Amino acid sequence: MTVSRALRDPDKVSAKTLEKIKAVVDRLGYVPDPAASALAAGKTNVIGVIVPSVTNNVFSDVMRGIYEAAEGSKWQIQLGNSRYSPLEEESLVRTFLSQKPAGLILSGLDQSEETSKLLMGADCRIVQIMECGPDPFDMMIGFSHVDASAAATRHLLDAGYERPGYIAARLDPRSQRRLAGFKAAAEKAGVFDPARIVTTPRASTVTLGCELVADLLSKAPQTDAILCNNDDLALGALFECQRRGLRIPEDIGLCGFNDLEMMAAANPPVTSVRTFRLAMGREALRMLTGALAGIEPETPVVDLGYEVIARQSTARVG
Amino acid sequence: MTVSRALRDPDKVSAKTLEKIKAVVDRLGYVPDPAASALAAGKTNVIGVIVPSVTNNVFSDVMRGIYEAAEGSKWQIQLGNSRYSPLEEESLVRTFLSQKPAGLILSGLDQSEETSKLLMGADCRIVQIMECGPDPFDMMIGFSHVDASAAATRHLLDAGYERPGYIAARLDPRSQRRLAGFKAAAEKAGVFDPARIVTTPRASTVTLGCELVADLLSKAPQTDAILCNNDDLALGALFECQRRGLRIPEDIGLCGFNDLEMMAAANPPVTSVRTFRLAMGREALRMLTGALAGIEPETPVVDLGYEVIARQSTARVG
DNA sequence: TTGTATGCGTTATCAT
DNA sequence: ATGATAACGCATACAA
Repeated sequence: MTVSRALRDPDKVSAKTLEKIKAVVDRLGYVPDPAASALAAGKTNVIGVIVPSVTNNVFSDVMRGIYEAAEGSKWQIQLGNSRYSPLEEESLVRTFLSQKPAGLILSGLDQSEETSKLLMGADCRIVQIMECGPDPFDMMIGFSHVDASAAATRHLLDAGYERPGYIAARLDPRSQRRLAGFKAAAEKAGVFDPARIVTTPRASTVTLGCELVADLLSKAPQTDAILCNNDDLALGALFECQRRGLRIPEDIGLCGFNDLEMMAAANPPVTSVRTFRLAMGREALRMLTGALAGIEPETPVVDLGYEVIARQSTARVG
Repeated sequence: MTVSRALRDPDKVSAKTLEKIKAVVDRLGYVPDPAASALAAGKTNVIGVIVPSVTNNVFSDVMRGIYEAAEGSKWQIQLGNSRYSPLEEESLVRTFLSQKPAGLILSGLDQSEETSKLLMGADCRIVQIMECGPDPFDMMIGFSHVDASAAATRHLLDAGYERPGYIAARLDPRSQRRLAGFKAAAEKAGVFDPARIVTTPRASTVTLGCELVADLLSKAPQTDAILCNNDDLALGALFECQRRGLRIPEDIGLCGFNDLEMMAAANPPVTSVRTFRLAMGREALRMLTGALAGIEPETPVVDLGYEVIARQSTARVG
C-alpha cells in the first residue's frame, strides 16, 4: 500500500520510506500494471481521440498538437480512426468508454443520435474539436467554417473577381458548411451561380483538384476565380490552370483552405485561409487535462478563428 | 463463466444458452471490462504501433493501412509518436510493454541498445516496418532504401543527365541510407561530386525544398538533375526551378521519393520512386495477427520492393 | 456443456 | 505516516 502511494503521490510518504522504495523499485525494475490499477480504481489515464482520417494533413496537424501537449504527462493518448463514418465513430466511442477513459476528444458537431446518448451518459470529460457550435456536450474548440469561407469569398470579390466558382470533394459536414459560407457571401454580393459549383463525394486529392477545375471550366468557362474547399484541391487547381495556359492571378484567381505549408512555397504563392490546427490539438488537450485537474476553462466553447492569408494567386492587377 | 465463454468463443456454448445470453447482454447493455480481462488473463488485445511522426504523409499512409487491416477485428491499435527520438521510442516501448500487448509494430532497424534489450525480453510478437535488414527481432516488412535511391539515380543517368545533385532534410537513418544509395550509384558511374549534395537537419517541408535547391544551384550551378530525398522537397524543388525560369526536364531533371499522389498531378508530372506504404501497414498487421493466430509468415523478412515511376520531369529530350 | 473456486495486482477504506 | 483487509470483474483450472 505504501508503495502504491509512494509511486502515485510521493508527498504522502516520508522521505526516508520514499527513498527505500525507489531503490527497491529500481533494483527490481518494477513497473505498475495499468490493468490492475484500472480495475481497482475504476478509471484510467486514457484520453481517447477520434478523428475521421489519419491521412488528411489537417487532422495530422491536430494529432501532432495533441501528442505534443500530452508528452511527458501521465495521460495516455489513444487514437481512433472513424473514416468519416458516424457508425464507426459510434463503435469507437463504445470501445473507448468500456475502458473508462479520463477524457474523450471528438471531431465535429455531428455525432449520431446513438453516439450522443452514449456521450451524455459518459463518466468522462469531452472536448469536441474542429468546429464551434452552440451545444457542446462538455467543451469545444474550433472555428466557424461558414464564416471562414465567407471571408475567403469576400476576399476574392474585394480583389476584383466577379464570377467566383467553388470546388469541393467529400462533403463531410465541415465541407458543407464551407460551401454554405461561399454561397451566402456570393449571394449577398449578387454573384452566385450554381453552375460554378462543382462537387464530388470522392475523397480530396491533388489529382481530383485538376479534374474538378476541368469540370468547372467546361461548365462555366467565364469563371474568373476558384475557391477550393481545401489546399490539396487548390494545388491541383494550380497545376491544371497552368497546364491550360491560364495566368494566375490575371486570368483566374485561386484560393485554398487551411493554409498548408506548401501554399506559401508554390509558384505563384497561393492565397489560403489559415486555420490553427496545431494550437487546436494542443489547447483541446490542455482544456481536457485542466478540467480533469479541477481547472474549468473560462468558457466551454473556444473559437480560435481563422485568417485569410492573401498571396499572389489572388492579387489581380487592375 | 458461461457468459465469459459465450462472448469470447461462442462455439463453446450451446445455441440455446448463447441466445439467452445475447438477449440479456443486449437488454442490459453489458460491455466487458477490458481491464479486468487483462488482469485475469495476463494479456491484452492491444497492438502497439510506434511511428516517428504522425504528420509525415509517409507514415500516415502506413497508419491507414494498419487501421484498415485492424478494422472490425478484436485487435486494438494503440499509436505512439516517437518524434524521431530513440529515447522517446524507448519510453514508448516501456509503456506499451507494461500493458502486456499482443504485439508491437516499430519503425526501422535502428532501435537503441536499451530498446533492443526490452524487445528481446518482451513476451509479444514484433514487426519492424519501413526497411529490410538482416536481423529482425521477430518479423520485418519494408524495402531497401539504398537500392531504391540507387535505382532512381541510375534512372537519371539513363535519361542522359550527367551532373546529378541530391537534396535532403532531417537525416534520419532511412534518409541516410537513401543518400548512401545515391552516392554509391553516382560514384559507380563516375559522376559523384560532393558539392552537389545539400542537406540540413531541419524537418522536410516544401519551402525547405525551395531553399535547398537555391543552395544547391548556387554551390553547383552546373547541376543538371536533382534527386530529392522525398516528395515534399521535390515539390519545393519544382516550384523553385520554375521560379528561376529553368525548364523541366530540359534544363534540369527532377526526381522525388515515395510517389505521393500529387507527383502525378504536378505540372509537369514529376518522376518519383513508388513505395508501398499502405500495403506495408496492412501486411505488417496481417503478419502480426497471423502469427498470433499460429500462422507463421513464410519468411520472417518481407521485401516489398519499390518502383521508379518515370514521368515528364526526367524525360530529357536529346 | 455448464458451473465452482480461486487468483490476477492494484487501490479505497479504515485502523493503527 | 504506515499498514491490514476487501474488493474491482474477469479468466484459468478443474469438477460436475
